[in-house]
Amino acid sequence: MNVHSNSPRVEDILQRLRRAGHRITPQRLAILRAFADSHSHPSVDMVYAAVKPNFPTTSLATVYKTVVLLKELGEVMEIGFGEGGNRYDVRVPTPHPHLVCTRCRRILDAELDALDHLTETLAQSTGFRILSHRVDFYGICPECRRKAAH
Amino acid sequence: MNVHSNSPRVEDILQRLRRAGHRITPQRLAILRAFADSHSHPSVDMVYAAVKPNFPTTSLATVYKTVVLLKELGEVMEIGFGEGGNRYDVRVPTPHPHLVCTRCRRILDAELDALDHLTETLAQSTGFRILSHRVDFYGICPECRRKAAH
DNA sequence: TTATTTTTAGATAATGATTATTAATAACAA
DNA sequence: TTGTTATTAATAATCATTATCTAAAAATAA
Repeated sequence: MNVHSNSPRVEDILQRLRRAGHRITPQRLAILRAFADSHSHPSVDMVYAAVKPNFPTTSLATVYKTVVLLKELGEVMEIGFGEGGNRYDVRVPTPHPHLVCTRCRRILDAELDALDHLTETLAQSTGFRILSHRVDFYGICPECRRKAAH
Repeated sequence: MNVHSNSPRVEDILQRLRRAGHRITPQRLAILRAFADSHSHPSVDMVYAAVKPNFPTTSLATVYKTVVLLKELGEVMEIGFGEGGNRYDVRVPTPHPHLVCTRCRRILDAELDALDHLTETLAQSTGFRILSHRVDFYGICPECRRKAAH
């Protein structure tokens, strides 16, 4: 397996894993790559499905355990959804707004420069110390809209 | 039981239930009142705990089924949280921002007039048809901050 | 290298919130 | 008041996630 076919992000995480004293197993490498390759905030099942063909013996539990590990290291952010399980962000593992298509289930990152200022204002007017946020917009993505108009 | 001791909001929902052909049972009335009385977006368990003293035989399943019914009628909005179950809003059952205290678990409504304009801008720049949103800010409420400073 | 120790993987059981099921009960119309 | 039918209560089922436990693999020591 070519170790040098990794994205910079994967290399980055591998270094941090090593630094924290964790082992780089073939399974972890495959899971990491599946996370990094996915462009749409995958679920555990999606990652599992992507790893399975190359590592048929991989257990779902291993994927879950790797997710826990990556969360602890701050390299993956969990986005909780009631139905159908959580989704994950390895590319930008800090809170940021998302656009969620309720038809095809895709999740895209949204640019919202105004958010920081908004948070500041809200903190001042309420007395809350705001530490994090969850900002998601639900709707129909351009592709699904096009399909719907057949 | 005094039927006239209901808040306007409870009366309102009772009317809609009747109009939709649903029966007004003592359990439903008690659950509705528990929802309306709670000022902090209760969980199913909180409602169950509030109903239990007056109706010791009430089942948790009945609370869940009433929640489903009220959701279908649009009289209750579910706010999904991964850990510790969902929370509900009977007072303002349409999407709006919340302030969530991660220490005492309280949930407060937030005023954010800028949100509509923001949504509009985002819809135009991305091509999404935005239908709903989830905007929550997590942090420490003023009371918990005061307590922490002992 | 070989032995020893520790981490990790894999399989599967357990958990916990929610839902589905089903027999018994009660709301409401006639 | 009675009959029809929705609703209740109890409990089993579900499903994503977590915990457990044993075997395999890798790191470390000898």
